[in-house]
This record gives sequence, structure tokens and C-alpha cells, in this order.
Amino acid sequence: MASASRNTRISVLLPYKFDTAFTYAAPAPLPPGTLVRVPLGSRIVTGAVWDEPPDEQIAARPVAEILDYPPLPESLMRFMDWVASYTLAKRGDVLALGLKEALLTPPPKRAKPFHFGGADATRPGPALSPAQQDAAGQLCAAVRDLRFSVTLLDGVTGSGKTEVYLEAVAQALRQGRQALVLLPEIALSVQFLARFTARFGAEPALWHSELTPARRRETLRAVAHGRADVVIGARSALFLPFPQLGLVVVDEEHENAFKQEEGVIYHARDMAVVRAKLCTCPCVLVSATPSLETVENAAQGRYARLDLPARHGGAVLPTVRAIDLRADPPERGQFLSPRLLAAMDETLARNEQVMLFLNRRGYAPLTLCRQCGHRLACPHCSAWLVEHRGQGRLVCHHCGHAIRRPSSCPACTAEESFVPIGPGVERIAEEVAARFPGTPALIMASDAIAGPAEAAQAAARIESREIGIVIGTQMVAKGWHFPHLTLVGVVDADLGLAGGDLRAGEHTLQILHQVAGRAGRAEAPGRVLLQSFTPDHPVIRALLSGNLPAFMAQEAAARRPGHWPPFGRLAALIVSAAEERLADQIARELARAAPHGPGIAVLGPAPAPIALLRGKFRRRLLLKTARDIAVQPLLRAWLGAVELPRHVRVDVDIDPVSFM
DNA sequence: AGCACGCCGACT
DNA sequence: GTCGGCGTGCTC
Repeated sequence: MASASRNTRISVLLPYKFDTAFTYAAPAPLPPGTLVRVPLGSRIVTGAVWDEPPDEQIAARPVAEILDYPPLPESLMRFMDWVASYTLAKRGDVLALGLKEALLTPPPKRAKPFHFGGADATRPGPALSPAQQDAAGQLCAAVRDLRFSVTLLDGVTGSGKTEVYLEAVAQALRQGRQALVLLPEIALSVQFLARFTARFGAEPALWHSELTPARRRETLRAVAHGRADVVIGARSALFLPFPQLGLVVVDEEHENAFKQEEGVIYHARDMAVVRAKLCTCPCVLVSATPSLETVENAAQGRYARLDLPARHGGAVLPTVRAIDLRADPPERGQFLSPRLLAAMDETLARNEQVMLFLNRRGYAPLTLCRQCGHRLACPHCSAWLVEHRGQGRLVCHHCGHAIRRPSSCPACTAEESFVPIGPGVERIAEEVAARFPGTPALIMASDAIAGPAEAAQAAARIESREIGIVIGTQMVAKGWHFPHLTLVGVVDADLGLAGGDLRAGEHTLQILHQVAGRAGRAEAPGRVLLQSFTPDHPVIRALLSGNLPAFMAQEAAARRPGHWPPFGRLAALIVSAAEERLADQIARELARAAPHGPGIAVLGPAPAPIALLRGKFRRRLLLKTARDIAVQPLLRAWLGAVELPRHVRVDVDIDPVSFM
């Protein structure tokens, strides 16, 4: 009957800060995942029909429009529910991750044709070594299986991991399925795209934050219709509506960039595994320096494991040596030791290139008054202001607060009394310019290289050998292939080892190993020099010996007894308030209401490492549980037990990576 | 996301 | 004395 059909109620999830779906009236039942335009307050917004019972009591407004769009696949809806439940995020916020931009603007009447797609999976791949062939064969078999599985592909830098997993991508395409390759900081992997295009004769679809809204909408549509068969994307590509996903690859799986730290806080590597599981397809985790989490999952047999032990094409691994800065110090006021300078001379004389690595932007991390010792600090954060000499400014790297370089000390009024303490890449560039005046140098840091176009331009200047010396932050660590680069100098190998971070050693090892891998990737052998005050530190020793698994085994042995990840679970609560007293009070109340029981421990409250951030005082509690305990129900009960006054926030970070 | 409502600083 | 800052709450 007509009156009955007018009264059909449906649940619609809206891509905003709502955890529950809203109930609307529809002319007829709509398939789950259907995109609809519905009234919300005074506006019409886009949402997705969710397959759960509607509210029968509430006054339901009618659906305004049913969009001509493929419904969201069920696997994606279940994935979004799962992510929200796991991270304690609002479901609407998770829906927004994949669809917001496309939804908020209605699709154009005539969509431009999608230029991508058309990857040719029948093209012969490159010649593979026997080890590569073997690994590729196993990955292809996993794709053919049409089952969920996780495989760690562990290979030294330069071993040809990419070629191996691209064979698995080709296999997925041959079966008529789609493939997703997640990369950290997609914008900068210009060289990666060239390799992909060479393999398939077509460009992949791209998904990252710098896409224009029009391109984003069109890519989303192409994915939803199955016209985009391969997507190379940053972490949010996980939330695209693939109807036929047959393979998920996470390249550089150990990278911290996969951890989303704002809004919905999630680790894209872990979510990729879940995405694959819900799509019943294989997931491949790729790294030369896999995370302890993944290594342990492989050791326990939860993940399969494939190793590529040798560099491809005859290139040999670089030799790694430490320079003990206690015995071989740089000249006063300088940061490059005589041994490193001599090696740079030799390298440049052979017309080869040098990379200097220092994971610190700007000129100097600390500026102090030599009269009174006053240090220039951020008024909104517990952090020093970092001098950026090129801009004549000092900048807070946490909140962006910036000041002109003061000519007199604000504390003692002494004139021109400020001295820079310690080096950033700009200061190293200054030293290089003075020491190698005839050699063009280039700084590669996120503030010097703004986007993909500039990165491509920088890469071209290095490839053409216009540049002799590259000075870079972590931006230079991954993915680049510069055949004439044969010397990598690490200015401060100890940086990152200090501090209380659980994974400080592991992360330092990973990034320095990656940087080292930039040296000698073609015929000419490479070498790496690590400047260190602690050359006996286990991380430095692991880099010198090349025995990374031994270090990881030590790391595992250190974490296992205390049930630290991956041998236990961790969740962080961050209490923040503009009033320090209030932050303290709520943190203490939370501590009193903390869950307890066997296998459950609560650490804190303690001031967060950045106790003042953007004008908010922060206190931190850490929930640590045994691996077989789910932290989410504990957290829900815990947070429900403490009433939050106004002006106080509590943020939850499941599986925290950064301890800021 | 918007839009309304509601309490604290610099001004016509 | 008001204008307006944005923190908070609400939208089926």
C-alpha cells in the first residue's frame, strides 16, 4: 500500500561527528550502502544507508534524493564499523575519512572520463632473480587463493621488493580484482610511480591529501565503478569503496607515517590487515626493516614470511662505519668531523654524490642568550623555538607560533646576545657551503620542498648530477634511487635514541638503515659514515654489523617480560585543559576510577612529554594489558565512570606510537 | 559540518 | 554599557 511505503524507515549514517545513524522516511526500502541526500537542520547533506534497525519512535524527515552512485560495498561498511569500534571514534567520522569530499559536493552532471585504469597485467614483467621469482610466485598463489592471509615481505634495501609485489598486483588484475598499494607520504614518491607505469604501461589511480576536489571525486567514482583497478594511496585510501578488492599491499610497513595522529586515530598498517580480512583477500606487508609487531606476528606463525636477502642486479650493500665523535670531533662550532669531510672530498673528486642526513629542520633547535642563559621558548607549548634563518624567524614546530629574530634578549635586554645551539639542516648547509664552495648543495626538508612537483624537481636535479651534496631530513630516507650517490653521512646518529619512547631504538634503527640504503644502489659501491658519541650503543652496533634481526631479538627480549607491545596492548588517555589545575584534577580522578584486574595496569597520570601544547596543559595515563584482553570495553567503562567538566578533553589513542 | 546559544575581553 | 571571541550542544 502507498501509505505503508511512504512510511518505510531507514537508517542513514552521516559523515560528521555522530556515532549513531539517523532515521529517515523513504518511499521504499533502500539497499544498504546507498548514498542519499537527507535534511539535517536547515541543510541537505549526503549520507549512506546503514544496515541497522531504524528508530521507530523518532519523528523521521523524508529522504530528499537518492544518488545515482554504486552503494558502498558491505565489506567497507563493516570495515568502517570495525575501525570506529576499535579506535573509539565516532562512526560518522570514520565514514567521512573516505567519502567526505566527494559527498559534500554533489557529483557533476557530466563526469570527465577517468584517464587512469587500463593497466595491462599481461605485459611481461622485468626479469626477476630466482629469489624474487620464488617470492613473487608465493604472493601470486596467495592472490589466486581468494582467501585472507598476511605475508611479510622482508628484503634489504635494493633487493627489488617492489617488482615482487607488483607481480602480485598483476595477478589480482588478471583475476578481475582491484589492488590497493599503501605508501607513506605518497606525494613524494614520484620515482615509484615511474616504476609502476613502466610495469603496467598505465598510470595507477592516486589517492592522497593534495588531490584537487574534482580529481578526488572522479577517482572515488572510478574506484566505486571498478574502473580504477589499481590505487596507490596514502592511509586514507583504505576507506575507498572498492567493490572487488583482491590485494592490499602496505609498502614501508614500519613507517610511523601510517599512524594517523589527529581526528580518527588509527594505524593504517593494522587497519589494512583488517580491510583485507573483511574483503577475504591477501595483505602483504613490505619493509627492509619490519616493525617488531610484524616480525613477532610472523614468528608466531600468524603471518607468512618471505625474505629477499640480496641486492638485485649485482649491487652490493654499502659498508657502514662509525665515527666516534669523542675521538674524532669536528672543529669548534662545526658539525662535520675531519673523517667525514675527507670522505666527502674523495667522493666528490670521483664525481659521485654525497647525502648528509640530519633529522632536524631549520638552522638550530635551540637559541639562548649568552649573557643570562635565557632560552627562546614557545609561549603556547613546552618546546624551544627553532631558528629558520632563511626566513629570519624562530618557529615552534608544534603549533606554528613564529617570531622575528629578536635583536635584544627579552630577559636581560642584552643586545645581539643570542647564540644558536646545535645544528639543523640549514646550519649543515652553511657549513657545507663554506667547506665545499664549488659544489652545489640542496636541502631536502618538508619546509623547503612543499609538494610533489617540487620533490620531482629536486629529484631531477639530483639525478642529472647538477647537485653534488644533498642535505636532508627524514624526507630523504625512503624510496629514492640515485645511482651516483655513493656516500651517506649521518650527522647525528644518536639523535632519537634519547627520551623515554618505547620504540626509540627501533625507530632510529629503521630510519638510519633506510638512509644508509640510499648509498651505492648501482654499480659503484656505497659507504655510510655514522657520527656518534655512543658508537657502542646496540642500535649503532646493529647498523655496523648489519645484523638487524639480532637487534630485534634483543628488543623483543626487553619488551616481553613487561608485556610491552607487541607482547601486550597499550592505550593512552590524554587529558587536556587550558587550566593546569583542572587537567591535574581530572587526570587524578581518572586514575582513581582506573580499571584493575589480572593482566591490567594503569601508568600515570604524568605530564605528557609536551606538557603544554597549543595553550593546553596535558596529562597522560597509559593503560597496559595482556595481549588477550580487549582494551576498548575497559576504556568505555572507564571513561563512562568519570564525569568531565566543561573545558576539559580526554583523547584516546589506541596502540600509541608517538609518546608526545 | 553548520548553526544557535552562552559566557568573558576591547571598544563605538 | 555592547560587539564578538569560540567552546559546547544539537541536528533524525
